[in-house]
Amino acid sequence: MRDDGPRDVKAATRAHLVLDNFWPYRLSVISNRISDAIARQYSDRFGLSVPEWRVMAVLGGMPGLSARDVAQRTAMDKVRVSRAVANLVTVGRVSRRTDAQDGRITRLSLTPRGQDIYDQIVPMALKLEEDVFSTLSAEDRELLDRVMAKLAHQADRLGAFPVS
Amino acid sequence: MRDDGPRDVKAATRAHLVLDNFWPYRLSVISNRISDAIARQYSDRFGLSVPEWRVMAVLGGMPGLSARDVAQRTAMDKVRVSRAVANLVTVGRVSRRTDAQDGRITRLSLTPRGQDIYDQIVPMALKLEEDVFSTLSAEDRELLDRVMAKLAHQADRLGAFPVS
DNA sequence: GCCAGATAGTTACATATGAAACTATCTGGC
DNA sequence: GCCAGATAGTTTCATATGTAACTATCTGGC
Repeated sequence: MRDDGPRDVKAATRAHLVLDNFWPYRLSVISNRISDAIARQYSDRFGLSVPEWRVMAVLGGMPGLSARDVAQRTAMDKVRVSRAVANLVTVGRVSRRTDAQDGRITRLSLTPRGQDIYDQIVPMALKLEEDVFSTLSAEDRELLDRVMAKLAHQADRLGAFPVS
Repeated sequence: MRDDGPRDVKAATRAHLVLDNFWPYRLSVISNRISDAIARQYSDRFGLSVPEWRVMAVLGGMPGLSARDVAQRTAMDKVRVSRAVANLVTVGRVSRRTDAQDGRITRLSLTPRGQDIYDQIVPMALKLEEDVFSTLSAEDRELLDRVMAKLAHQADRLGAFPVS
């Protein structure tokens, strides 16, 4: 009996996927763990969501950005940015003023209170980054840098790019 | 005039964080891009959400797992698994039967239709993985493997571990 | 100048999510 | 045997999210 029927032929040639060996999955799990650990810190202490912190993070370094600029630099869509900014304005951590030249644009900045919080979170975040990545040798970091650049490039090529 | 006042002293010593240079952020953005590109494929063609595909992915390799097992192996919480399984059962892609020994446990498997879909998605996913990661040399992959193991370990140490 | 089409940002709606409460079942110590 | 506490899984509820529709403003061609 040489033919076991279609079902078993299929089974015999079946491709398998083991999540634990699947690069995209592993990358996702690790990345989320690290992000969550950092988010927990500023969320616990300052009641900030991830989108809110991202907005503050870019405004801390570049005051006066528009919401659209912030969206680009944080890889978030404009709705998320809009809502995060609305919350931050409500609690007095970000200020908003309409651009003098173009009435559609709002210029965003940290308020002094927002700046205070930024000044407290940045060292925490940098320390956590250091905690996680310091076990890597200089060589490892360099490799990771190259690898991530390559992966970013490949991901873009896939058209994985609806970052409005 | 040697003292510019507290505000400027602070400014002079201010730590800065540039998202584009911040490892956890870069990792997150790249990981999401890759995951989204893959998700788009099976979402478009088979109407599967990420949690649903993850459930099918582990059941394809290990039929008979409990929901709890699935949750562990997919790094999802039990609520997400419960809902994903409920949807998959509704559309006839997964079957559920109560364990003979322990009435609390349900044994999950792919139905023949579910298996068909699994058999179509796996090669697609593996090809996309290949597309993205094939630019890395064998050496790069090996190093990345070590680096990711280290990062996973460090992330765990941080207590980034509420994976119910 | 004026209007069609573009752009910045917000709102509405439908869906996805997680924490906590809940139900059903099991287990170990008595 | 029986019950207090543990475990598997579901449901509830409040919040977060993305798409699409909307408002307000601007711009280039006429």
